[in-house]
Amino acid sequence: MTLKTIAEHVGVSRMTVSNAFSRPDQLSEDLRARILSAADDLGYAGPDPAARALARGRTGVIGMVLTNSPRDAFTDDVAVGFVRAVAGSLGDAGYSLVLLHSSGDNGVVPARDIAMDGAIVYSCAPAMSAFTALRERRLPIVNVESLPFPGVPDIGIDDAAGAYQAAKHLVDLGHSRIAIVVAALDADNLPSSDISLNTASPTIAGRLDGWMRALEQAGVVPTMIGTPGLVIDAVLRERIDRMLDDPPTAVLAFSDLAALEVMERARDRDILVPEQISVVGFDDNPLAARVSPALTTVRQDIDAKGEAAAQVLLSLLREEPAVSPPRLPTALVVRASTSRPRDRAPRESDPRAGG
Amino acid sequence: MTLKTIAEHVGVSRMTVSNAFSRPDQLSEDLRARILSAADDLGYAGPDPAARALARGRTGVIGMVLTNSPRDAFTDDVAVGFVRAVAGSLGDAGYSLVLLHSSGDNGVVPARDIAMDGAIVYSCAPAMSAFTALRERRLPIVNVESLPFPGVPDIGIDDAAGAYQAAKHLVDLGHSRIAIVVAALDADNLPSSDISLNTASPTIAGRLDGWMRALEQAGVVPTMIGTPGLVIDAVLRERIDRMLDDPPTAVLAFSDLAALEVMERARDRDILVPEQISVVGFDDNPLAARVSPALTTVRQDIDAKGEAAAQVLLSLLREEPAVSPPRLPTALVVRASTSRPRDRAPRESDPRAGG
DNA sequence: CTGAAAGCGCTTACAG
DNA sequence: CTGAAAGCGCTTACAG
Repeated sequence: MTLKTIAEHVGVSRMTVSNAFSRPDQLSEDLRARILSAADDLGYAGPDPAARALARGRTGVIGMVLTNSPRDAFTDDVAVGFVRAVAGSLGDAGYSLVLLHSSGDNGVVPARDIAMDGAIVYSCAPAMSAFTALRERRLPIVNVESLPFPGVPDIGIDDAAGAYQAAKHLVDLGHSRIAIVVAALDADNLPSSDISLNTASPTIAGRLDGWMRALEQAGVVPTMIGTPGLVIDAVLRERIDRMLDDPPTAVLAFSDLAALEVMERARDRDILVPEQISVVGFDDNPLAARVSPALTTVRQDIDAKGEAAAQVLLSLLREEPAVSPPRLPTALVVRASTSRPRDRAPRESDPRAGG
Repeated sequence: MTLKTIAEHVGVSRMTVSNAFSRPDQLSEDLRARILSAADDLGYAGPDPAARALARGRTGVIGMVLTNSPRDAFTDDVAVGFVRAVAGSLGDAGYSLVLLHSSGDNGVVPARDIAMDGAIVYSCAPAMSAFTALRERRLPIVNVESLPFPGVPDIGIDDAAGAYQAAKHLVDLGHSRIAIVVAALDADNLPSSDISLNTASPTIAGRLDGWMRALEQAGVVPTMIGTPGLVIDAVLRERIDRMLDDPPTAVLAFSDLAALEVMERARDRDILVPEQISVVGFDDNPLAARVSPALTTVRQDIDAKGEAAAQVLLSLLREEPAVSPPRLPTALVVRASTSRPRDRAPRESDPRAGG
């Protein structure tokens, strides 16, 4: 059942049938109606999309490469919100979004093997096989929260500015014993001065940058707690636990999810937030406002980020020059998880305590 | 830059190059290495996926049709969890998931126009254009939480059993003034006996079924609050507000999100949960355990649902017969948002009060 | 192990 | 307004 089947039934040529479906202005209303109704009768669903894609050189599909697998990425509300916004904007423009896992196990590398017109790469390193494959195919690409790559437009938020505000907020409240909880950095409760702050994640790098700048200005050397992994994992949880053995008065976390992790673990040990430990997150995850105490965090506009990524890619598809828009703004949102440090209670092992 | 370019450079035929990429066992190690390295030198990324899809009759892409647009669907953690599980399972099998919006605005109907090997239809009515297009294309389809359709395997949870347990829980606690909050049903604070409980949503239908059965057994006639829309909208919010003018002692909500809506509105009016009003949700959304008071709800296993949908589709793609697995189990999770009704305080307008 | 032939199902200029 | 020709870039049996 192809164009030809219909053509023979109606008694016209194949391309007249093709025109009936794809270029209505190329034939009479009447003939078109006859063709379409014949197609309907025969149960022909329309031109085969794969054949059409080959002939037109256009698929209507845009790829989305996520940090790890979609399975991992979709545990993060921020990533989900981004995908949602991109899918929405692209859908309005007539494109559909295909989710590509970046790590090609089982020999399948979707970024190389799936037919598409362009791709959005979210939070990925340039060395990833998915990114390489996309570049080799010379597909229009937009990078989002990724390491900059020459010629590839980049969308991102102003992580450093947001982080600076977050750290300054703690300093202004009077905190000086501060811990930083991150991923993509191997650090087990060590002073920042003792370790290298190099990380493969541009997002973390930006945030570290902002935090450290504000803390250095205040003469504060934070304790670093981090995992080599990209997400919250057992290693990080264990190190957070160790941190709480002798807790700082405040914590800067690389995400709201990490901040909630700290809050939950603190609660398990009856350490009060914010009375004994202030916690600041990042992202303004929908959860942040709903937990108790509500989380102080740095807000970013996920919808705007998704919309921006979609629009830049769309302009690339129109063969317009690639431009990276300015970094999207971030803003501190002060809620209930931060307060002034209370005077340090004497600890049991403190020589000044007891008799 | 095609297979031919490489073939000419190496001095072999096109299909030897094709074999080098697609059927390594068809040529010598040595020749293959030469071809691959020539391709690499020339910057050839591999066989064009669109051409390959046409020739092979296989794209490696599976479509996912969501109730409304991906934009709407992705506001719901339950739908997101489902997409996540499906994308994960399908990814393991070498397939990528393309998000299809069901309502073809702007003339684009992705379900008709996108090349794919099969599709999963989530929470859709059979009349939807996306579903029709998929059927006309004779693509393998799996329905999830959708109205049954002959020949199409169906995956779903046991909504009725879960709802029954939820309603029974309230009845057992001693409640008799109970309201039911739903979508996909137009009801403005009316007794269930006064209206038709017909709904286009199979999910809601199943839940209504379970709730009503338990309530009827207890001789309770619930008040119905619903919106014709498919999601929580302004209409539903207004009707919930009206319900709270003279609140029931307990509410059964069609989702955790709807339950949270009730709880938030109750809080705004200083109506205590659960002391003055018990609330039961549905789904066991990740939020349910985190809000305060923690929400009593009916748990469903989203991961299992996604995995089941993927496996059934995969078996269809292997041309195995279509079988609908049994409905997935649900279970009541009792948390802090439900309690015995306290004795009704005399209301101001109550003749027994004051005087 | 290698290649010539046929085919996958459409669309794009272009001529009439 | 309609159609004959060329082409999109690959793969699948199959013969040698």
